[in-house]
Amino acid sequence: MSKQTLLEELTSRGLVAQMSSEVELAKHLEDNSVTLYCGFDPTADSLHIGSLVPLLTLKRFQQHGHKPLALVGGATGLIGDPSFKAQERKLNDDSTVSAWVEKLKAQVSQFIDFDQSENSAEVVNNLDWTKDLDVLSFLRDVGKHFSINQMIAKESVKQRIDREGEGISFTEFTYMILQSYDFQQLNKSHNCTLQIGGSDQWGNITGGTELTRRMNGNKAFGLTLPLITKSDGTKFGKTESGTIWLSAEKTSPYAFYQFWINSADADVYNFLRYFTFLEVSAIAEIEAQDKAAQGRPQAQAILAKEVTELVHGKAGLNGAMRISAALFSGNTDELTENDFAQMAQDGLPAFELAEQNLLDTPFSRLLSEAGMGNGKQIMDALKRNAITVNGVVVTAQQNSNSAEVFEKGSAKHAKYHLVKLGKKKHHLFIDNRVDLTTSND
RNA sequence: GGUGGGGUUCCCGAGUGGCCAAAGGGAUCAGACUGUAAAUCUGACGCGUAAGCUUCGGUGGUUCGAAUCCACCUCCCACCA
Repeated sequence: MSKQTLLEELTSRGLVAQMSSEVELAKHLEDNSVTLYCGFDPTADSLHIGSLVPLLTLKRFQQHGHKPLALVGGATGLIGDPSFKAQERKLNDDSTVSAWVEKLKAQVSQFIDFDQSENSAEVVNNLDWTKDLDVLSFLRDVGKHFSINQMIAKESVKQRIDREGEGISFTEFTYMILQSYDFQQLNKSHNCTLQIGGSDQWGNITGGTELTRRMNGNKAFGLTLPLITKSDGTKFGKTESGTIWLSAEKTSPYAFYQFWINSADADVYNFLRYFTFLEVSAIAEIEAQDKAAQGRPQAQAILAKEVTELVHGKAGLNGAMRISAALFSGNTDELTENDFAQMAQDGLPAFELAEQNLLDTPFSRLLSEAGMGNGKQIMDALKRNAITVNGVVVTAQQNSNSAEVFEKGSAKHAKYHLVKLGKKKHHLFIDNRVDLTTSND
């Protein structure tokens, strides 16, 4: 079996949505160490798993000897990309955006190598080359290359232009020009000849290759990655409790691991191809085994393990697996005091019980304050005997007697109450009233 | 600036004086079935254990009573200028 080219590999993983001049690009990538870039706009203080695909793709390019630039959009983040967005977005103020830029820089850096070798990665910020740009130069030197006629014909802004009830501001409309300018600048400064991004970026990317050709006279390429979809048609990367973030502060490694564990069978093999570095043939093998076996597939566990380690490291993964094993085996009797303390640290939601709570706050209220759901949902679960504390079912009658439910004597190691709502919601309630021996930091 | 159309509970979207905490759908949560899956069925779904409390862009008003009527304001959209 001859060695696969990068493009062949990406294609076999289903990672190519569109590319410009395929044959030429293939040759370009074969013959050279290519500098490529992908942009990440600071729209929050962390990236979410939607950005994982381009991030890992940068890494794949780097593994094949190409040089990745991760662009953080300090400038574009101030404007807002209208591509396929149904509505105009609110502008974030520049101090917020610049704080986010710093966070993203650090985050993005986790995934690519800065080993100072030939193809060492770099992080760049488009604010660096736009902040001193004056309006007239921009309009004369850059704007002149863009045709409004072509821009409004782009699919990415079509719904904003056609759709009744929505519009697009000049600011957002200009976004594409800014992004194109990034490509042209990077082409000039870094000899960057390829931009990758999600398939929603196609319009912006081709804008950049055009501008590079016109201003620099250079050939540049674009390649887009598919939008990750789920078999049931719901949006990938969102769950009951919200977005899955890459930052451990926003989505604990435990929650992150659980997200992947819960992947549907119909999606999990695709996800393995998109989100892991496992060989395509190895993934096919896993799929074949699962198909042959009865019951629960192994793929979800492999996926969760691989991706969690990639994002949260060995330690994060271990914590997540330790908690998951304890909680879902139902075997909590053997957990040591230290295990419980560790669970809170590993990201199991934890809530502290105070004397006052126990005396006059209904049980359901305590759970809702801890974020397990709203009162109605909790009452519903209570009535179905779906809530347990340390394995013991709590009845609806006990609702007004929190002190009895969280009785000191029944606590694990005199302070821990493991509350389980339904099949998979676990929270730790910590009773620190008497026993203050363990300090956690 | 002018004209017209809009702003309803997470989303879409009914509702034009009491029967409205507000139809229907989606999303979400829980139960059954399972494999911490999917599909399906069942229940919940403004907040609250409950009594009760607070909503229909905002503020005032009419009325026994307003999401529904009136006034003003505000935001969005389309067309015109």
